[in-house]
Amino acid sequence: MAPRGRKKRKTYHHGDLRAAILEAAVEVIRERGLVGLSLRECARRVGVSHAAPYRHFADKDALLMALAGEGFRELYEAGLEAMADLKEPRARLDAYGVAYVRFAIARPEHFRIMFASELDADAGTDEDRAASDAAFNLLDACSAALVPAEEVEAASVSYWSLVHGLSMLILDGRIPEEHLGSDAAVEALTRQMFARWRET
Amino acid sequence: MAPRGRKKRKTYHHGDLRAAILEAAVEVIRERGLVGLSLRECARRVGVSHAAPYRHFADKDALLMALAGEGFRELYEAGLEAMADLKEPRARLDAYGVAYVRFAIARPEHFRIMFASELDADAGTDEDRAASDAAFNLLDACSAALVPAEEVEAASVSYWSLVHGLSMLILDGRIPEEHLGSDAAVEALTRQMFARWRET
DNA sequence: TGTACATCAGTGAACGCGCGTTCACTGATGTAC
DNA sequence: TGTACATCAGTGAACGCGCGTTCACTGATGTAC
Repeated sequence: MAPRGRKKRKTYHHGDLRAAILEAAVEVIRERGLVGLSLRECARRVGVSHAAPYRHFADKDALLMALAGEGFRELYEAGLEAMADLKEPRARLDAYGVAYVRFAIARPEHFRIMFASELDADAGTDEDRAASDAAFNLLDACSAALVPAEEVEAASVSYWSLVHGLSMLILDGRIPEEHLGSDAAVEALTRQMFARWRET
Repeated sequence: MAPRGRKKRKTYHHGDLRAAILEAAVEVIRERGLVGLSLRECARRVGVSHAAPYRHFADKDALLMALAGEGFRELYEAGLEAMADLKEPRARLDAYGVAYVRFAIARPEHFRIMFASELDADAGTDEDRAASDAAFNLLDACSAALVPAEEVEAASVSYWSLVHGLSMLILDGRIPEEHLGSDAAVEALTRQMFARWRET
């Protein structure tokens, strides 16, 4: 509705400042890290006064929580979509795993914030909390279809560790480049890992 | 040699300011997170002027790199010690894995810094870089004793992901408390995870 | 269709703060003779 | 053992900066009549 341009607006109102600030925040984190993130810098990039973000976020933490929520929603959607056409439980689980790693690579800034313990778990809206629950429940559901009830938790924790660990190591630059060149390469690496994991 | 006391020194010289600052930094990170860390706050806690740390660290990044180096050295030592009496390759690998998770729990601040991509890989002394190489080579050595040469990398990545993921999830408070009550509980959880991992 | 008014989004000045880093200094320490 | 001196560790004032947050404001928008 209104221009999204980085620096100049013609209208007084922005149109979708909230979304623009979120976008800018991701950019800032990418360039300067979480430590370098500031509301003022986000405002600057969007071309808006430094107080404007306060119309949309109560404070800096609220911005971070919003990003985390966005991330969990996206992760959940991606997982759901990846499993959509699959019936076999193990295939569904592995599809979710691949989607998880893919998500981490596609949205590293979100991913890191989602799992940054720096944030008060108390903060964040109910909606955000629900989004994160949904993503985790999806994993448990996959496990439940695969192993006996009394082993679901253990299987979930184990599988999640595998997938989460790979994601983190990739984001931290600990995995040799040659495995990360393309989506297909990443999927191959991931599935090769899954091959070493047995459900029981 | 000199008092380590938090607030008051009798002597003009501190005695081991470098170590004291490192300790204080860990404390600050524990309380306020990486974002809340400042050299000035460390100096304050040690009871020293805010410029004093600059006698021991070129800048803030140097402090972080020193912590990371300390962490890698400790992780390496812990791994070595855990495997010391074991002969069987898989037992050695699992011992290293348990030590890894234990280390993450014992030194969460170090662990997070060691894997925080925020730092320039360029920074840090040669000694620090050697320490991190040593820790990783230990893992590769375990793999090499366990699987054929052409699978060593894949096995290492996979096992490392498992162990690293569990560590991260624990630090981020994503693992139910009942598994973390004691060293024994953590070891049980970890070994249960390893039981689902096959080397080939 | 036109007007009055309430509501909302963005402004810009101002606040107080803690930070990283530099610098000329001073007090303590240790070593050569 | 005693003294002179170089070296080193810690001091405290000062710099400039960007930040989070508040506030009274103004421009734009939409709605009721």
